[in-house]
Formats: sequence, structure tokens, C-alpha cells
Amino acid sequence: MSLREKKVAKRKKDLLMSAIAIIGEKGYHSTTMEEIASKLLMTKGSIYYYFKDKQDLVYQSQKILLEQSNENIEEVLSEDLPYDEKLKKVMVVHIEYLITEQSGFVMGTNPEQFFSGKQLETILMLRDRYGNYIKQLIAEGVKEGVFTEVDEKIVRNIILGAMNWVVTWYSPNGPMDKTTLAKSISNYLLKIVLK
Amino acid sequence: MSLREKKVAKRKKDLLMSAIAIIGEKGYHSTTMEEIASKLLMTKGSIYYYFKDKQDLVYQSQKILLEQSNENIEEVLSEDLPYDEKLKKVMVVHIEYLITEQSGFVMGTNPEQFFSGKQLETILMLRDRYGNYIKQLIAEGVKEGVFTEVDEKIVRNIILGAMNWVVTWYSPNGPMDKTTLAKSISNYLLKIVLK
DNA sequence: CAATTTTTTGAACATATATTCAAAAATAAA
DNA sequence: TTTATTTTTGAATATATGTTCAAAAAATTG
Repeated sequence: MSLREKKVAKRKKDLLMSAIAIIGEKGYHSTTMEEIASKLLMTKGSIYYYFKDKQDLVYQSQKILLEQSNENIEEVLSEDLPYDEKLKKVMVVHIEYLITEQSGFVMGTNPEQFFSGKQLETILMLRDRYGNYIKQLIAEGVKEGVFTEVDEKIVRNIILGAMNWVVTWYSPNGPMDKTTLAKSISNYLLKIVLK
Repeated sequence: MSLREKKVAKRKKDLLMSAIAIIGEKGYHSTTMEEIASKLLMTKGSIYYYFKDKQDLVYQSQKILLEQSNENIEEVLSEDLPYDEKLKKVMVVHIEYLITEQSGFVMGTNPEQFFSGKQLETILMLRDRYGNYIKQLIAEGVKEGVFTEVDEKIVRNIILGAMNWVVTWYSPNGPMDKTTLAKSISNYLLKIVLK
């Protein structure tokens, strides 16, 4: 990749990150192209040099978040750990990533509201993949006798909800740093599946 | 109240309910005055006979939801039940109400995004009140030895998150009716606080 | 039924913001 | 330095939707 191409790639990524941050804070509709641009000292017109339109920018930003989430969980799943510790680590990583990116967005609402067609398909596929990893992990833990019998789908959704909700109440000024908080939440949630 | 006043009151309530339903589905910004009105076979102009503006209508609709939630929980809290059963009933009622109204809205995002000033104050107050009831209930259960020692705030937020998340995945076509589902979720969540 | 009051309508208006685009500026190449 | 290419700008445009309002319709009253 030439220097120029790298610069363009960086600019794109900067815009995606800016979009993620502002959408995480204000939501899709309240986030204007002007805000996304001005965070990088650009004007909104420039965005259209890098992205087709707002929809395209938002879609790509959300896709990145989900892809990264999937990579995160795949990394943890590949580790050689007992089921309880593995599930706990999955949760800690999820919560930490959520807090870091302040990305309560795609995860936090029905994507049907924002996407359609091929875009929606991709987003749903990525979400499903993520959800299935957790469901699978629970099911295996049950099968191996580490976890108690549970409805994996319901418990999976309980866990996802409790975790994703964090973005609505976490404050960096609170008494716990994000890792301590993530561990604490994970411990409580683990009690649902432990025997 | 005269017949006419009753009619006006009913029309207002119909509009609030229409707003709640559509906002629950599409979110604040994607919900248009036209949609809210057309659901009642009216035109958007008429809304302004009953409400000052969109902000006013939305604020009042969300206030109603929170007030009703508080009434629901107050009713349950006043019953004479053991702490574990009481907490469980609180959860079941919450989830059932959520599903019935499809109201993942105020509960589901930071109200700072939509309200300010006196309106925001009221919304936050109502939310706090609700959250405090649950925190209190947990604290009492711990004090009386029915529940295990936990950080009441964190556990409260875990429970709220898991419950509120339901609106994102519940489907009326699923295998469980809403009461069965609510009971199931509540049982799992109860395990967090039980000894 | 006629007169009065309430309610609804739908077109006109206001506003916010996404998008376009020709020109300018910045950067790279020759 | 000159020329060519890439990137940014900012004003103009398009569009969607909230809001207003005078007139029409409906409901109520006497």
C-alpha cells in the first residue's frame, strides 16, 4: 500500500471512529455529518470524498464494531481454559470493549430500524455469530457438567442484556475502574450457570 | 368531568399510546407526527390541538410509562411476601409490562439525549425512584439474611439490564408466552442474589 | 333549526441537515 | 518551478418533517 493509500485508509478509519464515538453518545439521528467531521477538524463535505453517504459511513462503523467483537470472542474461545473461566473472560472482554468504545448502538437496538437489504443481512449475521458463540459456550459447559442445566438461549440473552446495559449506567468517575467493574459483573452473572 | 372533557382526555391518551407504540418500534427521531396521527385516522395538524409540540407529546408519553412502572412496583412492594418471592414478582411484573407496551425507550437509552431542563429532571427522578426501589429491596433481603451479600447497585443494574433487554429479542411468535418467559428470566436472575 | 363552540383539516411555512459540486487549496510528480 | 493529481472547502440544493393557521367540518347549545 502506497503512502497515499495509507493516508486515505487512515482518514477513513478516523471518520469511522469519530462516527462510532458520536453515535454512541447521541444515537444515529442526532449525530450530524458536521459533528463527525468537525471532530477531525474537517467540514462535512469532505466526508463524501471517503464515503458514499451517511448510511454507508454508519453501516461501516457498526460493522467494524461487530467484527471486532467477534474477533475478541474468537480469541478468548480459542484459549485453553475451563468453561467457567472461559465464560467469565468472554464477559470481561465484552464489557471492557463496550466501555472503551462507548458503543451501545447496534448492540443496543434493533438494527431493522437503521439498516435494510444486504446491510441488514450482514449486521444480523455478525450479531448472530456473536450470540451463537455464547450460546455454544454455555451449552458445552452444561454438557461437560461444569454448568447447571439452563435454557441456553434465555440465559445467553440475560447475559447479553446485563452486559450491554452497562453503557447506560457506567461512569468513568465511579468508584471502580472498568476492569474491576467488568470482573464484578461477570462474577454475578456466572452464578446463573454455576451449579 | 364533563362528557366533552372526557372525550378530550381520551383523545390525548390515545395519542400518547400511539406515540408510545411507534416510538417503541422506531425510536424517537424516526417516529413522525404523521405516523402517530394516522394510527388514529387523524392528520398531524390535529395533534397540535392536544399537545404543544412533539417534544411535549413524547415527554408526556414517556412520563406515563415511568409513572405506571412505579405504580406497578409500589403495588408489589406493598404486598406481604418473602423477599425472594417479592423480588421475583417485581421482575415478572416489570418484564410483562415492558413486553405489553413494547416500551424499550426511555428505559433503554440515556434520556439526556432527548430531554433537558425540567423535563429531564422529572424523567430522571422517576427512573431513580424505580431503581431505588429495587436497590432497597435487594438491600433488605440481604439484611434479613434471605439474600447473599452483594453490591446492590451493580446487581440492581444487572437485573434492570437483563430485563430491559428483553424488548430487543422477545418475539410473540416464540415458544413461550410472555408470562412463562418472564418467570423463567426472573428465576435465573434470582440466582444471583440467593444464597 | 340557527347560532355558537369545538375539533379537524390540509396547505403553507420554517428549519434542520444530508448531499452535490464547481472552485480553491494542498500535495505530488516531472 | 511548473504541471498534474488529490483533497478540501463552502455555498447551493434537495428533502424531510415539525409547526402554524385560516377555513371547513362536526358537535353542542338554545
